Amino acid sequence: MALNTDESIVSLGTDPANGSAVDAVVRQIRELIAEAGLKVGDNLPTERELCAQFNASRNTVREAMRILKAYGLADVRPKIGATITDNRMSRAFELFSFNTMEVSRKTFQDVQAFRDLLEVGSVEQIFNRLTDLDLDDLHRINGQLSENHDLQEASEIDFAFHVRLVSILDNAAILDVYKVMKPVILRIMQKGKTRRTFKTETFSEHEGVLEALSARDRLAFQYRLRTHLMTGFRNFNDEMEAIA
Amino acid sequence: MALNTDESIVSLGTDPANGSAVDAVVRQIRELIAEAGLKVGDNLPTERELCAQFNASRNTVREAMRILKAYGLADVRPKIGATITDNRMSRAFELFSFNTMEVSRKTFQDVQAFRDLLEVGSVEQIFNRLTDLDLDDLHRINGQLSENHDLQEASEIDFAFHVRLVSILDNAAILDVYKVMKPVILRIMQKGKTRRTFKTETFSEHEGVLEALSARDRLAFQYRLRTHLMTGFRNFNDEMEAIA
DNA sequence: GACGACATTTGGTCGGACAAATAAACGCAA
DNA sequence: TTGCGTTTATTTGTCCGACCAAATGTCGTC
Repeated sequence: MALNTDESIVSLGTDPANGSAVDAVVRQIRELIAEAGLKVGDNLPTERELCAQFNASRNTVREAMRILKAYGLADVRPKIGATITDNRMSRAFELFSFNTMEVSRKTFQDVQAFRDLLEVGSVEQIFNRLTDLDLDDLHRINGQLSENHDLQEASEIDFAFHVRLVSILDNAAILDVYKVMKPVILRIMQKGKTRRTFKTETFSEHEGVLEALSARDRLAFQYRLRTHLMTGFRNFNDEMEAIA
Repeated sequence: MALNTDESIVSLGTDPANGSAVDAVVRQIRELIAEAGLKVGDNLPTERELCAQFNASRNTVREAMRILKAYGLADVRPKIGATITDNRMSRAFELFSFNTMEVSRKTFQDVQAFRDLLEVGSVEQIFNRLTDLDLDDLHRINGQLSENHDLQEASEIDFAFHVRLVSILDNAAILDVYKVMKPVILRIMQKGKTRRTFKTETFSEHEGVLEALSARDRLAFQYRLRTHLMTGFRNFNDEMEAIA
């Protein structure tokens, strides 16, 4: 029987000050990467070396490595060891590839409110910057929606339409946020819809928005765009009630 | 010494068919959630129960739980157990929080425009949800700004003020975006300012915003908040020209 | 019935052990 | 010397049992 009779080794359970030991190891590994100037493709020390270096058990180090793997920052292979990667973008998509868990109601609500703020709320800047090129692009993208696509492709086109709309703002920060939220927005767009829904309702709603844009009608633009976003909300409610 | 001399217990290392045992446990937990119809807020079985259920060791289950935690699908607390959550949006944003954008003029402009959309543009929702607790908190936070702080501390308080303002919206997506942009916003806040600037001008501008909030004066709120954000922009221009 | 001491439960950590995979060293033959 | 198959050593993957600290439940006392 192996007991912890040596009090120099016996320790401490949860570190009260710094959170869990695993989090501490994650932090230290990231510091190690930063200080050593390690780049993508470089190898991390072996698990046992990290144990010694950070004075942690191998299980703790392994749990830390699981986190780094889940974040797409490390790629661990047997015998090879851990190499630094950067698959954060694809991981962001995987987060929402879980078929088992739907986007929660609160998430849905928050994201749609967010989009309302960004798209409907920026009406002034959009109309100030709007060019014919923007309108042409938007019409072209929406035109693809009327063609035959599966649900995934159709939602991608729907998303591209809204991204193109937001891109009129020429704001990199907003565009980045939109890209990060893409997986969530895609799932939201697919909620309660069929391939046919995209070809008919979504297409028409987009056309209505474009019409208002062409006519430089701010109020109509806001009304139709907000209604469009709310339509998804109605779908979400229907689907929820159908389950219940 | 405890050895695995009993071959009925001795096992198998990596499951050749399904990838790693940890991935198998992750999959089984997801199936469990789906089949049992568990919702956000529900509790998962304890680690030891999962061990028995999936015929896996506790370390394997723990590594699987680390993955779920990293994906924002579970929240594990000592003694309480694991509860199902959906913080995937936060995780998605966190994945990109490592980027240290340099604050160029364009970045500054974009971020401030973004904040204008979020803070000034959400005036209706803010006033609808506003409570006395919100006002008390905001006053308390801004009060700290009148005390003596170095530039870093002062900007942190300034940031806390705006985060508290946005938190009135009760929108996790917006709050996450704010947190991700924190480093950039902090640098923007520090631009062209001294410790004294925070104590005087920034403090007064915040007080003006709070005054409008207290009076439920939407227009004054928008005007003062926008002016406040634009003030930073003026500072930025001055500094840029001074460098040039 | 209220309150405090004790036992139980549960996640967090540790150390050790074995299995499997593979890089690296080695040996042998052409 | 060079090429190729074999052996060895290293490393990750998994499992086991144990201890700790904290939260919770239980029970006895007053």
